[in-house]
Amino acid sequence: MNAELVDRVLASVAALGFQRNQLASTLRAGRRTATVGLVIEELANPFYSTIASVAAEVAARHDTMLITASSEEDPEAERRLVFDLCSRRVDGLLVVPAGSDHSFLRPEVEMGVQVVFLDRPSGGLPADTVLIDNRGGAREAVAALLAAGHRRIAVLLDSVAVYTMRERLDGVRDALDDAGLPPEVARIAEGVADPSGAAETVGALLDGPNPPTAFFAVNNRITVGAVQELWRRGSGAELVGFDDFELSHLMPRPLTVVAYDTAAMARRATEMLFDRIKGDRSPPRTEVLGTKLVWRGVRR
Amino acid sequence: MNAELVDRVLASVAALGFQRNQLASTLRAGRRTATVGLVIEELANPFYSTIASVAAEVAARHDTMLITASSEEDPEAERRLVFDLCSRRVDGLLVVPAGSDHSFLRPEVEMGVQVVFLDRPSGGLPADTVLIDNRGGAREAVAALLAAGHRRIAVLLDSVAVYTMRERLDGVRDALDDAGLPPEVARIAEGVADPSGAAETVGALLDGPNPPTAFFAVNNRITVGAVQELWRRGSGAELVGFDDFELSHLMPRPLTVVAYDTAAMARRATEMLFDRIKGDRSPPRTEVLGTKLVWRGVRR
DNA sequence: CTGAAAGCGCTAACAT
DNA sequence: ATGTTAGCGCTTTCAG
Repeated sequence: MNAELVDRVLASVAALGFQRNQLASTLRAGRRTATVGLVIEELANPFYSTIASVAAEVAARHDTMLITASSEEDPEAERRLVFDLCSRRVDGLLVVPAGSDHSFLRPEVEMGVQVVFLDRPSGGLPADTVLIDNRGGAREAVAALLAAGHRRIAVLLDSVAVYTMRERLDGVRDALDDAGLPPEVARIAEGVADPSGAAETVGALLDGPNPPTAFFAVNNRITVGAVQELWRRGSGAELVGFDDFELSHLMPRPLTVVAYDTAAMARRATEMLFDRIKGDRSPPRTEVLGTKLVWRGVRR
Repeated sequence: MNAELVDRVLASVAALGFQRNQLASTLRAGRRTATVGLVIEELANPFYSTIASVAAEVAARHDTMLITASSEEDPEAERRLVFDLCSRRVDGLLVVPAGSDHSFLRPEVEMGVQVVFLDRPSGGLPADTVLIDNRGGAREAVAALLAAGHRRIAVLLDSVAVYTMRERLDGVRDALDDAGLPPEVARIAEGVADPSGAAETVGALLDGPNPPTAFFAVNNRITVGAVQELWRRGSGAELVGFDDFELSHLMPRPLTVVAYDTAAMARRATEMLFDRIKGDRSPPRTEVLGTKLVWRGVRR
């Protein structure tokens, strides 16, 4: 049988709409599904859609498709999604942990599912991990505020239940320690859930006794709310946000940000995953990516 | 064999990490994979990540997972992705068309793959479609500019190769017709590909003879570039953008937008898809969602 | 070198 | 009710 005939047959078959069933070919043990799963918190958030976009792009380069699922910060949902993805026989998983215990994944890992964590560390399961230097970034941000002379700094965060928030808070403390200043210099306002909550908190603090001269907003949702309220009031208070965002340079008042490269983090994590899928069995690594302070505030 | 024993066995099995292979169960004809495919242009764009997020959420309610793939406006890539998804036996496809001919999908549709198009119409394949009223939205926007007294309006767009752009351009013409004004009132600037291109074009037009008194930016990338340049120059020219975006109200100068509900479009499309998957065989429908002008400019 | 057959994991239809 | 078997679409192995 010649090659040309094969081609013609395949062409006719395709024309008639017969698609080979890629799932069936997967059945035999040891074969790949050319699918990886991505478990994030919420796809609607630009941070996660950047991750998803990069992961899909890298996966495509490995002829692999990406199934994306959102856990909405719910550890139980995360577990269910992970199991569901495993029962679909994904070759690997990229996980931004919602829960703090991932030992439930051990059997799947032993069965050959590769796992890489990103943005937050896993709990109870040694595996490749790619993180941002949250602590160092926060430290640098607060150090810059201190250097600009600020001694009443409000720190706005949602919940210390989230790893990144705890890390950033530790960075704030580091900066104060470094400067030999007491912890009271930073006033921690927890429970700021969204932009409107941030606006409210900023307002309350400015109206209270000894109003802060600077704000450190610990994620970009909070930053947006803080910008809005400070602008509305025409306040001259300094503002630094963790997480850069696309239009930060177009905000109606100067906004300093701790920027980091989300896409690079996702790229690295996805590449590590494909290294594993291709057979890399070296000990698990953790990589930490640096941050960069983009200062747009008042020079002291 | 009693139920308790079954449970215990299943529990042990689970504890040992034996996951049932959901793919194998799929093999018998007529069974669903509980997977749908989403083919968009680029996941990194907030417009598309909103769509993906909503589609995944609705799919999750139907115990279905979403595979997302980006065609990057390449019809050939779109075709490949669609075929790949079909060979993975997705139950259905959500497609934002990149190409203009989708007749290649006919065999798959006949084989039972359900397809819903969104944001842009398909070519050569009758199927459910959910669109935005691009023409009506643009018409309303330009009508408002005319009502505010503007008679030199620059229209900034990337390429009329994209359906939505053509529609919006038709809407501009409608508004001029309605007002009995000659087409020259709108000066069409094509080939504006990104924010920096938009800034450049705005600058060139303002520096040229008879500078426009108003700009109509036909998508939000262009809008952002135009805002930036008008702001930089302190220009008082009016600006209307098609596509709202999250921080539009925080821009450094007033910005009117044609807003529409991307999430609602995606929700409707995904619901239509699951109706089909569940057996709805009624004739294909096209639904058009309205837009809303959010005027933040000068009242005449 | 070509062609038949076994088996992957599961379910539906069968026989016991 | 329970247990057995055939077959889904593909690949690999083994026999011709």
